[in-house]
Amino acid sequence: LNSGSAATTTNSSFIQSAPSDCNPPAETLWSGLTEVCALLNVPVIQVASDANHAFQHIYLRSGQRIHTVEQTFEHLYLINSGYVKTVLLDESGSEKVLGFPMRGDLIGIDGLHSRRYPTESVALSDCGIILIPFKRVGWLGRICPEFELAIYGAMSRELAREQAMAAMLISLRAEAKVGRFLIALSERYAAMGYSSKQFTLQVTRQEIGSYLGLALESVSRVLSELHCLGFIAVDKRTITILDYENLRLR
Amino acid sequence: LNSGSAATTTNSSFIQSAPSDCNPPAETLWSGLTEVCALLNVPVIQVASDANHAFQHIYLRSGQRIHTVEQTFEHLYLINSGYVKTVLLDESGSEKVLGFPMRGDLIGIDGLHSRRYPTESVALSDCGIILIPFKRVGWLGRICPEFELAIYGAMSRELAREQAMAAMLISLRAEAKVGRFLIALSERYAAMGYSSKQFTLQVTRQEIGSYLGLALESVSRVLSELHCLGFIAVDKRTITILDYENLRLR
DNA sequence: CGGCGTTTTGAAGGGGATCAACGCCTGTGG
DNA sequence: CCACAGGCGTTGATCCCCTTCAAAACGCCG
Repeated sequence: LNSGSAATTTNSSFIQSAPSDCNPPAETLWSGLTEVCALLNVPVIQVASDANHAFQHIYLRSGQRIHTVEQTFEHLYLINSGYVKTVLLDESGSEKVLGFPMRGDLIGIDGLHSRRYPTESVALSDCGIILIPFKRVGWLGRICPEFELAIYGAMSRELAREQAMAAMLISLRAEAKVGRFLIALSERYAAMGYSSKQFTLQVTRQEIGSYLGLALESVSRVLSELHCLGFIAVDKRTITILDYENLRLR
Repeated sequence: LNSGSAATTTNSSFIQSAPSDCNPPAETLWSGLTEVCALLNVPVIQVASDANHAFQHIYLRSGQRIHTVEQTFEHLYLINSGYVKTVLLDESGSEKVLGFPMRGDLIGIDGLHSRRYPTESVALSDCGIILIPFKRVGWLGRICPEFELAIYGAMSRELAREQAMAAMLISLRAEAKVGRFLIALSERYAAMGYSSKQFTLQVTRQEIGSYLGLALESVSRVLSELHCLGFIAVDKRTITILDYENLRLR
């Protein structure tokens, strides 16, 4: 499972290892359909059978890879805790950030079609990930139609979100890009039950810039500018949203 | 079925009508699973049952809408013939082109999650579309696992393509955007069995620009420039690719 | 303390948007 | 038949937003 990995990042990154090698939570947890459906934000259905505890948890340290480019597609990964970035490596080897999935997001779908992941997902913090072996998805779908719908729904949600982001990123100015990025983050934190007013970025200006199609200096400049305008407060990587409406209208 | 439609485009656009109202091919065609799987580019499996001829065809004239924003999600649409644009309408009412799906592409997936389509798909030419009622997808998946895989595969393909396009569109210069757009078109035409060297754009410069995140003038300028460099020939909307390699390297 | 990665801020340059004018083609109506 | 209008495409001139290059402050960890 994921034995080969290119350690080309600047900061410390480790080969993903079997769960038993991870010290912090050494014991392996298992989740059932009910928990998985809840995470996917889909009507929870009690399944009669012994399909509970069918999904293995793995734990990753910050910097470890969930899956790498060209790795054989095998699982879908459902994020239970922690923060992740998904990147695409272009021909010159530099990485373009595609998104920052977090709790409740399903990643790895893009590898199904070609049976290999075209992207790479890296843990930005310690992470708890639920493995969903794709081979079992069809089988589970037959047992539990609600699960099938949950998977379809998650894929649809991902596609719609990707489309909306792409549209926004292409047509907006730098100020607006950063503004909407912060608002989107705020809403995601709110949906997870955290504060929507204040949160901590898990990423560098460089990574935000790569995601938004901006130079890291531009990200820094826009954050300073929004701070001067009184729309946000910036303290290192902690952002406080002070004027939601004006931020949205940028 | 799709009775309401906002006729706000500048050129003639019509309300989508029932197939029986369409004069050119007045008779309704039906496709079976085999044909649908072939279109989806998935290993074709002969299904034993009477599930053949389970999918209705509809025909649209150029300018008609396949589905509109906010319309209740009901079908997936598989393009059998013709050209389509999918657009997102922003708050100001102006449209942002998300893609140009064509034969073999599955559209409408993005409406599943919220049960309403967030986007609008417009026929750019006369089109033949196969309706796939989503209610029947789960049922068919149980009858024919290959069909289920085909749907999953199509969704995955769509997501991966969307990701790759978004990454490219954000980080490249105008020249490179147009170059890659033409190459992508060329490959799609090749996959459909048409010439990859010469083809006709079904879209205006305006629509290309919206898709690529460029002003229509920039699209025109780049096309002229690529023409001067001898990489392509441009005659109105007919493009001939003369130097594939140099075009790719832009 | 000293090195490194991150972040901030400044100055200069370029690429694309914007505004504007003109040619081309199609469809329309006198 | 021809004039005219309107959409589409091309090309030019100007401006400005963002990138790039550069330097320095900051925080972190050895």
